[in-house]
Amino acid sequence: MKRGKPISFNIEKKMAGLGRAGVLTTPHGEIKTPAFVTVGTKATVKALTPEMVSALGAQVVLANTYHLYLEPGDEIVRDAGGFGKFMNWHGPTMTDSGGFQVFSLGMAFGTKVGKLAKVGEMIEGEKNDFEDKAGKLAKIDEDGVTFKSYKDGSEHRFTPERSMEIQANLGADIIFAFDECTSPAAPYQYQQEAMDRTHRWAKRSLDAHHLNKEASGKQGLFGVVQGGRHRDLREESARVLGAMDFDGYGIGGSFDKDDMTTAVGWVNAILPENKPRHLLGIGEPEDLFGAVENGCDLFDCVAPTRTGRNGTLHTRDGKINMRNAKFVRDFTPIDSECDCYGCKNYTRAYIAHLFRSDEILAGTLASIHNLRFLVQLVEKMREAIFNGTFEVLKEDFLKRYKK
RNA sequence: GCGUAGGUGGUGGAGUGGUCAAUCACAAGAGACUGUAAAUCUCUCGACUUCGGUCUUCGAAGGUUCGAAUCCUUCCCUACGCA
Repeated sequence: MKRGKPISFNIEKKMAGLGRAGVLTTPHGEIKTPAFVTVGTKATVKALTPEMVSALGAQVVLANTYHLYLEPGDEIVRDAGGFGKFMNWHGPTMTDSGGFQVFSLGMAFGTKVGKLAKVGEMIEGEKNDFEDKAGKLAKIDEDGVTFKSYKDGSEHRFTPERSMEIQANLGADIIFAFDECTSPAAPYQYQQEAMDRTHRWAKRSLDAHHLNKEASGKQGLFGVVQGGRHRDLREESARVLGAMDFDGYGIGGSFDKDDMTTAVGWVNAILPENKPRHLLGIGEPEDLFGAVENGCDLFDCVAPTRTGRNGTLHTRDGKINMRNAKFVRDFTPIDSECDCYGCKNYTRAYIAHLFRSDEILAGTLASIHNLRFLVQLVEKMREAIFNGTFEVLKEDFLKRYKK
């Protein structure tokens, strides 16, 4: 290994298949993996103070390049000392490259299309509309992506080099190569084109990062594997990017909802074993089990905070919607087995009241709970990897969770 | 007691002779959300329904009219003002 690498990864225990537990060391501390990464898109984990985030056991916060570039601006964040310091989070940090916004502000804008799709249920209209990008907020060309700000309509341009520059300013410990996150509705040929383009952008990201000695001395860069739902593309992407000198890998893009775990396994069987793998944007409990046993080390997801703010909470017995009438007089905790601040101090009835009266504390307690639920679940997975009880944990958990 | 303004769905409030089960908002009921365009969005919300419709409604009772929530009469109720 080269000296002076800003991050290092140490595998402590391997499972029978691809799964493993380890420690990822960053300039701002260690991340015990597998780990659930909290999302703080705009340099804030919505509704929570960093103290709350830390208290619930989160080890690392991931912010978003595009959002922080738009506001307050990456130079302000740089002058503040990086987004971690800016938001008063002292632990490890990551930034996403803006690649997801190519999708969310591009093809997906104004639609109900998510990055996960059941292939059988894919809407024909969405496929047919695929080439019609008019009216969307992101347009892709070989060199980069032109975005229209969702806030004021102003036009902005991202290229791999620009993303690296902005991410250097944002100052996270781990940054991502600029990629294109495709729609699951995209046809094979487009997935292939987008993947090839993402590979070229990966090389450019890497080159730009290495040219910036200061940034590459303190930030690790992860490449992002693409390829949609297709095995040959996923494997090719893993081979191509795996051969590049990244500090770790993100696995991004769209998946077949019913078979994501398998696709992750295709990729991780090829990626270099000694480097960390981050499954981007995944956070359903069953998906986390599948991803961990298939060799992923890190996950981030907006779901726990977003769905929490919208009233959906995880329990050992599945999800519940706190706005439902049946919780109005339910004086038990959200989950009696949960050790989070919300569960230790409040009842479902109280939280239901907060949601119904649109009180801001509802989103806070819900976010704490959902994040703690996932963080703790992944902590248990890590423990189970060391104990050799992963399968038991998975079966017991899912049996109850899925009822 | 007199005057004025009103009485429409759970609430507020449109409609002011035919296309009105009744705009809209809120409340309520349910659902969605996976690298945050999201403290957001979608659906339901008189009754019955084979989900195509059918029926009953606009304080009450009469009346005018081919036709009324809408016009007239009386009564009941509410708010404000004057006694």
